[in-house]
Amino acid sequence: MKQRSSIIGSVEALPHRVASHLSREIEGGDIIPGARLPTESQLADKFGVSRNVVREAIAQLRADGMIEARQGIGAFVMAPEQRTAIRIDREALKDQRNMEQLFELRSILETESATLAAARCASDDLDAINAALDRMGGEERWEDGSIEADLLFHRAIARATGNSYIYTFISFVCEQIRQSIHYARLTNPLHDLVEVNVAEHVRIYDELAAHDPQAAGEAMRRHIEGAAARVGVELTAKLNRGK
Amino acid sequence: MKQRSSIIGSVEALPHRVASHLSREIEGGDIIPGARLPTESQLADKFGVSRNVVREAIAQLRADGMIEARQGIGAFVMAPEQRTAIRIDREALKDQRNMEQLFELRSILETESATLAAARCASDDLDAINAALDRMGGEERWEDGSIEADLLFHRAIARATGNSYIYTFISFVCEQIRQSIHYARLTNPLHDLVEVNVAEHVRIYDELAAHDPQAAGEAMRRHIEGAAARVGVELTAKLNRGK
DNA sequence: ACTTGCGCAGTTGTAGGATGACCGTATGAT
DNA sequence: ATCATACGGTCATCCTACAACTGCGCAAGT
Repeated sequence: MKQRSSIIGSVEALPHRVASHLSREIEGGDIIPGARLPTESQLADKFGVSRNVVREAIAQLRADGMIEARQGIGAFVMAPEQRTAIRIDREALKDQRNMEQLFELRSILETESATLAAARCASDDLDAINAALDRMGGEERWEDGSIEADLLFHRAIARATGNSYIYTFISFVCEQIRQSIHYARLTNPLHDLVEVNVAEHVRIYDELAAHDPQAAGEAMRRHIEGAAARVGVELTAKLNRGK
Repeated sequence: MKQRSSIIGSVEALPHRVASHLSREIEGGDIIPGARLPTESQLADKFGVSRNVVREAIAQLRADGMIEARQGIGAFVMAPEQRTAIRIDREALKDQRNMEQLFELRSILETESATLAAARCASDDLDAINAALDRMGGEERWEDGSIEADLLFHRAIARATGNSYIYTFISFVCEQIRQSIHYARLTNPLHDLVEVNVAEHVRIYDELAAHDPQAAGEAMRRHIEGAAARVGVELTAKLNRGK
């Protein structure tokens, strides 16, 4: 009794597929907050999987605070505001508009990250940032290596703020963007490899080393803007920050 | 054969307990990235639960990108940078230092949120913000109601930016702070009820209505600073923004 | 000696059924 | 009419069995 026919088709694991399907139904508004989900048995039948699989799927959604299961009653979907986790749908990032918004958020975080880092960074922080810079301009010119070094650079700055949440959020956003770009490049190979602009990075580093928060933030803001443009994303409505 | 004795004691559901335990072991560095976890059967024995419970726990961690399971081999812990979800440990927020950092992040997000909202908000956005303002100053003076209205106010502004990610992130951070404060108040009842400063909110609204991004951002920054101080959090190192 | 193929043991993935705990409601006795 | 009880539905947990996959060793063939 194995591998019965399933509605949804993909290569992913069954629980993940079920969770994604339910997640989309909830995000899409097909199931409004407060409403009760079908029973686990019904879902198992509907998706053509075992109840075990359904439970694992629900376990994921429950961990995110998207639904709440109460023994003896059922599972209910929660309001989107009280999620206990942030998760970004990679499918949604295929939409240019969403990618713009994510870049805008990144711009905000990174700009302030550079500002704070300039005011707080110690010498070992600068060393770490400089090391990433070397990897970028060094012999590691193969695409994935330079991109990796780029992420390292930004993470090192975020770490220099001394704020672990800033580090976490920036790492997360950058990683989402990176994976999305990487995926887009696979499906559309003519899209040229994203070359990192070393000059912009050096400029940022110099401002950080000079401990000039204002200038460092500004340099970072322009850099993110340029990075966005390089992957075809235009941050049209600029962030009107003090200049 | 039900409810056998367990190592870990709590009121939470079994899978959540196991997931938390594993999560802490990973975060704490007891299991380094790249290392392999014990088999599901071994974990089941160790925690005194069934393999099913272990699987649900692993399903949660897997959804966060904290571990990766490969059929026929085992489960491995991933590097903290490539998490697919952001989750904030509420326990950690009991530490004043962490709360300060989270408030600093909030200040960054909210300041820029107000700045963008001032530049972009339409009349219906202002209506929504104003509605929240009314609920705050209105008859709904009972504590939970006014706090709820406060969150509504900030979310309405975030929504007015037109950037769904900003909205999501701000909602998330605010909610984490709110729950943490709420919890702290339960354990330490002498800590007075947090009264929301209506005047500051009105000031923010006025600047938004005037479509003055610079002033709105500044008003918000001061407001968050004040809010932090009101719950005993001092944002010592200020954000050196253009003033 | 080297390669190739096969089988075996270990691990995760899935199925299915059984039982306990809990909730809401209907039923029946007072 | 009120309250206690019984019952069905649902989630929570457990168990067992099997499929799919991996890695490794061993044996046969070259």
